Amino acid sequence: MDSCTLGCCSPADGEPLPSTVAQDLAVGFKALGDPHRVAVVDLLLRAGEPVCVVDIERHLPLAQSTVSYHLKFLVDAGILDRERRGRWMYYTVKAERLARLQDALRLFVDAVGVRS
Amino acid sequence: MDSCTLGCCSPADGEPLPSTVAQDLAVGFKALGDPHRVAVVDLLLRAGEPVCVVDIERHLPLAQSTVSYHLKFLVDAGILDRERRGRWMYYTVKAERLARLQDALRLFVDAVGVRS
DNA sequence: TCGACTCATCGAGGTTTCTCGATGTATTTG
DNA sequence: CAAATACATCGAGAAACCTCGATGAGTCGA
Repeated sequence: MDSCTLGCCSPADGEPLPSTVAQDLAVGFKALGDPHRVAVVDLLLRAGEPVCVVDIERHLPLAQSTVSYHLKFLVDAGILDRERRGRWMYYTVKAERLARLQDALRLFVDAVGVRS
Repeated sequence: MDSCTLGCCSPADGEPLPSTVAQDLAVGFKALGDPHRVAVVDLLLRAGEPVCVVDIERHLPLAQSTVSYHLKFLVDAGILDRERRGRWMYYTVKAERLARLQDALRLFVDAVGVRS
């Protein structure tokens, strides 16, 4: 019955990714898992400075409430920060969060490189 | 009425990310947007060689059909490859795909670094 | 060929996501 | 204070996601 030891398996040496880490990464990647939200992050980074919702809205084919929904999604995932300036709400990208996600992917990619 | 030119806006110079690119990135990130799928990718990379479904299943608290569902999700997103070897189906990570996703994040992170 | 094994797919459920219009909450301006 | 602007939140509908047990398709060993 133990067919794997007969032929199919590598025991996956090393310690598995802690589930809390997997959970955290998944939250971040899921937030980037929508084309409109990718566009928002791209827009904010190309702007190079905080951008208000009016301008974000201008670049997206979505209703205002939907844009607000996506912004909240990104904030909740730790990818964006928001800051009130008078009448406007300014959004910025949290570079550290993006960098941590990138680190995870780099570890993944490097892990392949080591063995191939 | 043009309140943004009065106070709030940066025009976001430069060309926006093409929507097809945003779509492609979103598909990839969404596939990584589930903790069980992150665990699968981690497992495959730590194994360093193709792994069959039985062994993947062994590391996840999910029914066999659910594991199969997640594997198909990852394959459809271009993150995993599958290969039949006799009775078993072996899965591997497509490093190039992961590297492309990492590149996108690096561009994002670098874009912040340039201006801050 | 027959039974055991590996894995995918189907059907169905509950949950989450995505979208919108409508409404509510601050803030500024007149 | 009143009106206007910027933005969030609510309620609801449609679609997608996640999960499971059951069933189907392919492969191997006896």
